[in-house]
Amino acid sequence: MDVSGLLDGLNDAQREAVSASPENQLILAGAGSGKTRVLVHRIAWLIQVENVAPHAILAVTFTNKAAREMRNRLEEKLGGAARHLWVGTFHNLAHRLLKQHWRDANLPEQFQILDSDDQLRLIKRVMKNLEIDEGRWPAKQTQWYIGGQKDEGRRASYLQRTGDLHTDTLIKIYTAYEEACQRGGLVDFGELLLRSHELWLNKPELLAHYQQRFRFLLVDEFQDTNTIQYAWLRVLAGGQSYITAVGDDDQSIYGWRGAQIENIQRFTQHFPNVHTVRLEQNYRSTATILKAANAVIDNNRGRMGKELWTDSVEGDLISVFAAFNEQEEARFIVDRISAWVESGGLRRDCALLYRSNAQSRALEEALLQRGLPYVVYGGQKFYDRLEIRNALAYLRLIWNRHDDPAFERVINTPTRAIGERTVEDIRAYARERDCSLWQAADELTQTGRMTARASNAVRSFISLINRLDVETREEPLHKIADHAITASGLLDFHRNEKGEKGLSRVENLQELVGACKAFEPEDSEEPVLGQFLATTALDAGDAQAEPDSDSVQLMTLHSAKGLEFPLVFITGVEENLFPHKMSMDEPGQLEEERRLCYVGITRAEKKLYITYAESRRLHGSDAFNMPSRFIREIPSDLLEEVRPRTKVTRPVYHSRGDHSQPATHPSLRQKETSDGEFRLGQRVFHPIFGEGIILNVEGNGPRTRVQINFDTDGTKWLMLSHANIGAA
DNA sequence: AAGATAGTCGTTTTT
DNA sequence: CGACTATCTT
Repeated sequence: MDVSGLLDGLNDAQREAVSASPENQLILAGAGSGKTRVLVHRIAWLIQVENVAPHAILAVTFTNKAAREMRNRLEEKLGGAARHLWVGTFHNLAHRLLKQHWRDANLPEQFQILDSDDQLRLIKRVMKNLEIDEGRWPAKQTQWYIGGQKDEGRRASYLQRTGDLHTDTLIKIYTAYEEACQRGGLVDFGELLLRSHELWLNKPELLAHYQQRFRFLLVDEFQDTNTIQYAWLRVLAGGQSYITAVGDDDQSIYGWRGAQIENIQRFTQHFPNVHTVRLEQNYRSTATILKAANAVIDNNRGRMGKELWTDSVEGDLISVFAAFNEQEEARFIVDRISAWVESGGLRRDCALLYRSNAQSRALEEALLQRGLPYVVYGGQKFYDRLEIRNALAYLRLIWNRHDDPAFERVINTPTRAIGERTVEDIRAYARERDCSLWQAADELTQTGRMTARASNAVRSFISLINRLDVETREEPLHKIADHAITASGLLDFHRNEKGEKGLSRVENLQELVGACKAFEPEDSEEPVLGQFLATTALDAGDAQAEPDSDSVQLMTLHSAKGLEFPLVFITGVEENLFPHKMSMDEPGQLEEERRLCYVGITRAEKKLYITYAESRRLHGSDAFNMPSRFIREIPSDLLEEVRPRTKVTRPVYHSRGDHSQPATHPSLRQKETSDGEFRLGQRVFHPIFGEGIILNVEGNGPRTRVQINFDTDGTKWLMLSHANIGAA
């Protein structure tokens, strides 16, 4: 077989990783070092050169997106053989196992995946039953606690009572929650992993089967694995299979979610004869940007050691802009983007990154004002929207009547005169009889223990679901969905809603039908509806599908991981914000912030801006933050300070009046240009272009350039020394 | 059962 | 400040 192509165009380290003989591998893959390519080629190599059967290979990723991308690229490379590979997220694969061995896993055949929203509702209900005060044990925190314990592989039964009321109460809730889940056949995200891990431990013959089968495990983003995922892998590998761990300790930014950076750090100790390869050549960024990234991350201790390099050009200096406040920061950014676009750049090549979501507002306002299209990433996901969740709840009930969370959600949505009283009665009955809400409702209406009015309403709901089921049994998925949202009245309910909201909800519901139409079931044996519901639970869908729109991209630094953009702005680079003040007490957390900064810097291909504001409106009051320490960690010869103001004065067009001076704030500003002739916002006159307003000043001395928005001729950059500009 | 109103809280979020 | 919630009001 001709395999030469598999190594073509790879650098030495990449070749080494791809063509190694079967062994445990640790591939430390720096940002932009061609990691996915190496993974895909490695798999192809195993199949085509080492003659490994495709079905003996398991590739694990964290996100559905990454799994999809890997699968696509494998199909490209391998064609039909790729079908026999198992490629998926941890949760996906765990779900697959549990579905296949539901009996051994002690689950009902139609068990439901509980997403975090349903999980929270269930926890609330459990707490109510236990009469635990939500004030002292907020449900959100309890959810966090339970999730955290499961991530650590700890069941409630394993946890010891401590004598501390707070902890003991949490354990009590956890116990009751576990029981409620088991009773209802509900499996949350953490449970998928925990349960499948236990499945293997409890059924050695089953484990042996999978150990036999999967000889090669390849794991992407290894630095993000948590305790249970790591245990899962170790058990599966079992000493007979080879693991390829791909990751980058410097990009571990999910420690707060349970990810154990130690997993990658200690990998070589836990697995025998690990061959480590470092992918350090970066194909993404300019040398300047890489030097900055390296310098910043060098401040972290205990790194595994890796330094990115490139043979590409030095590139532009990194521009640092000190804004007066967040609005000026936003205006500056928007100016630069406008300039970029005017010189032929694409909007979608610009990314605005920030530490926390709240920062997007000021940026959005400025973009809106300038008429620049933009998208904000990481908002609510498609399947998380209220109307979609409601529609899915109908589908879930059609699929499985005993899905309590779904029942609760739509028993009275749209309203059909079933009040809280009635629902509470149903709950009480279900609790008493230890049955599902559906069964409780059904029995209650038949035993006459309800008022006639309530009984009728509930009956009509029950028959609605039954009817939907019967009438659509032979129909394709999208017909079921269409029928469900129509017959349930959900569509009309939102249609009658006033304003934009209702309109977009109706559109979303129609889009759901569209998604059903486009849905491709993985398994032709299984009912499509069940497969679709599992998919919606495990993959919330991308925020909004506007794939080809040319829009400026706004997102948090976290969601930028894995992406790249020619032009990047890292905004709000201030102490207390980035690093965030909640992360500054512990060195470990500060280091994670620094890794986040490293991730941010390495997103940029050509040009990087770092901006901060001396004053920022946050939670209703003004915060005066110092520039972030991370800026100081970049060698100053890589930086260029942009000083649009010729004087440290507040811009004239901005006066709030609640504080007079940003004060002598220690900042990066070292020098101030002497000629205070022109200020931002000042009206000026030009002999050719007429009158306009100064938007920006850059540079100083004879090279000073000003950007002026002329009343009639638009925005232009002019050399101050050439243009004959005067005060208007 | 929808709408108004007062109170609260404020990183990051792959599944 | 403003988004979200819980509670009260009609």
